[in-house]
Amino acid sequence: MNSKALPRRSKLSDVAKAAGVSPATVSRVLNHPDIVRPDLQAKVRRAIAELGYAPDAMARALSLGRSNTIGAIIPTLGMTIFANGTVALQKRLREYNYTLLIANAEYDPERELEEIKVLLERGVDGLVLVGDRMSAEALALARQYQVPLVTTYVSESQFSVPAIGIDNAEAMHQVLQMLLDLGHREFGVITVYPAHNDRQQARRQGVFAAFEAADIPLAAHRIAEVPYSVAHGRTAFKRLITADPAITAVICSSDAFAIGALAECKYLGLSVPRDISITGYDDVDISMHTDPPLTTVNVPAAVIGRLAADHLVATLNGRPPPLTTKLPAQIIVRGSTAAPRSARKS
Amino acid sequence: MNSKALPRRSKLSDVAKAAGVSPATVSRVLNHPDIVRPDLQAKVRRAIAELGYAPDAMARALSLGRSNTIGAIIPTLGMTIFANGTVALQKRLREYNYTLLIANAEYDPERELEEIKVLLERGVDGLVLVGDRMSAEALALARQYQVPLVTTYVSESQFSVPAIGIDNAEAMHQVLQMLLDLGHREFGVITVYPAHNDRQQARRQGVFAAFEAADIPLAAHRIAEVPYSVAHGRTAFKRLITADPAITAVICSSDAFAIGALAECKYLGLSVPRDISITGYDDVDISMHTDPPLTTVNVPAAVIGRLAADHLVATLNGRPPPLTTKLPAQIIVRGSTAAPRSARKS
DNA sequence: TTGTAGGCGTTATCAC
DNA sequence: GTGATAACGCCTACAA
Repeated sequence: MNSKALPRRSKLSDVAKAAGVSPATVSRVLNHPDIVRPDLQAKVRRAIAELGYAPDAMARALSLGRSNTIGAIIPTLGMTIFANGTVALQKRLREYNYTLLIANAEYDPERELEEIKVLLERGVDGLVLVGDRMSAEALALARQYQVPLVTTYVSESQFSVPAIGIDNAEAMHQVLQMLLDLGHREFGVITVYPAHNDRQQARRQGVFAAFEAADIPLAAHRIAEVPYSVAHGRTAFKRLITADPAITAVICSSDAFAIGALAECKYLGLSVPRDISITGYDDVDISMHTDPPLTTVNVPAAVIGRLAADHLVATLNGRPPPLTTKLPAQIIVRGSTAAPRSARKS
Repeated sequence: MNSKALPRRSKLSDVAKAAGVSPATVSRVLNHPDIVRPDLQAKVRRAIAELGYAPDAMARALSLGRSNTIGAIIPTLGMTIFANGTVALQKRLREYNYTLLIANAEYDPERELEEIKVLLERGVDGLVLVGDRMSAEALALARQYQVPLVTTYVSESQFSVPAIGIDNAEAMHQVLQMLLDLGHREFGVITVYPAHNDRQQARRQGVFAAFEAADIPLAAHRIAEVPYSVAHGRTAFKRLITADPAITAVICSSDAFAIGALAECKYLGLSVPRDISITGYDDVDISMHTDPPLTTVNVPAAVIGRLAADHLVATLNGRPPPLTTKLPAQIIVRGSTAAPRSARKS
């Protein structure tokens, strides 16, 4: 196949020839330097440098049966939280000498399965998923390939897949409790349209569970479920507040919604937090610079990413860590929440 | 628990055995279906389905000498503009039956080179870079591996690497011209601290060139160069406006800076655009929801991603496209710019 | 300690 | 049209 005589990429045997040793020795210099004589080693390394040799990772993987590669399927790259988590994941994997392959599913389960398939065929040694809604088919595939899995950003998964994440429900409970403590009783909720998004789903269920526990009724018209975007958050807020002006606090399942709500408040002439309190979820970097700064929930994405790397590598080394790791979520109280007017008046 | 031994991942020869044909035939069914008898084909496909066979991409790549894989090195995943471009790139590559491997360099040239190396060793068929500052070493590597390159988000590159992007300088020129037309004469500029970021560098040089062309002096104390972040934009703005209250318009080389500036305006009690005009660059999704909505420059990231895919695939098929593609940048005029007070008064 | 040889799973080049 | 066979580049028993 190599019909052309262009400066061919040099391979291990070329190095061997140049150094006057056997291919096996070169391989050993690369993989088990401790068992080869120093002088030979020097010769080999010189030859490697001169030829600019770099091993063919695919051939290596084929021979070894593993690729030192981990795949991650991210729902979207457009969210800083996933971006941060992915960065941390990659950084840590690099420390373990693993390479991260990132695939993007665009919140489409079909594409997610497709990406998993591709990653598996490409020989990843492990897979990082996001959320709880993995398809049975994906699990079957992973089992067939005997590839360890870990899912992130949720603290429990249906199919007993190891999970690393925060307890969304608990976080939502804290948010509600804080608002209750401030004196709020009339709430609105903006969550994402549930399709294919279980983290948001968990947050949503978390709010409802929290409301139930607190014995606060939550009428249907006080719930808005819309696609994820600032613009949708804005229109949802308008709908909510128009339908029921009695609402004094709006809980959003993401900062994007909250930022949209803030924008609409400004437009409607509502003062935050004087007329209404608003909470977000994610603590994206602009949230501290909104007007007013947003009260929100911080998700330790970097920690999650790092732990996911630790988990997978440990598993691959035969030291399986605990099945689930639940991280504490932290409420960041800023300027978008305060006691409701009624409470202040009385 | 493990009552049943895990079924070994079946390979091509297993399928062959099950179907009662030779491995070669199975391979042909997969790659050249048109030259194998229909009945045999049916038998083979059935066996494939029954065994749940999936080809080993690495073995395939080793044999073929190419992997149908493209690598992209992104400076950071935390910017929506790159996220969008990457998504578009991946989508288009998928149409061509290529897989995208994403690596993240965190704006660190050393890590960038490292990632390029890893990607190359893993056998990518092509590489997508971002910006103009590729290291000579990276280029040498790519040449050695004989892997085509394309760089994005800049419209020209120093080393005659094919480039697909917008003309940052021209865009900045347009921004300045628009402000001049509104009557502004006293400008401030916030750009990123130049290290390792040539796109911002191009924008920066673009402003200065534009100022020169317009014969407007720009004193040193009216220029702030800070690391990329909303917070730095905010402090930079404060420094600028404190040092020289005569400034009527501040040009920011990114929306992040502009959003920070907006926040500081609010804090200082400055009204935008009445007291001061502010422009951004990127048109991130929140920019239309700031108060006031931000006048900014839209970078067609999705188009860039798509074209990068087209370019690489065409090159790999022996049809090299034009060396550089220059896309028009579009100024999005929103509420953060208006005529300066002085102009209105007179 | 170093070299030889066989195999990892797939594809392409030959004969048949 | 189909089946053996030799690569592809590397690693690791095993032998020396």
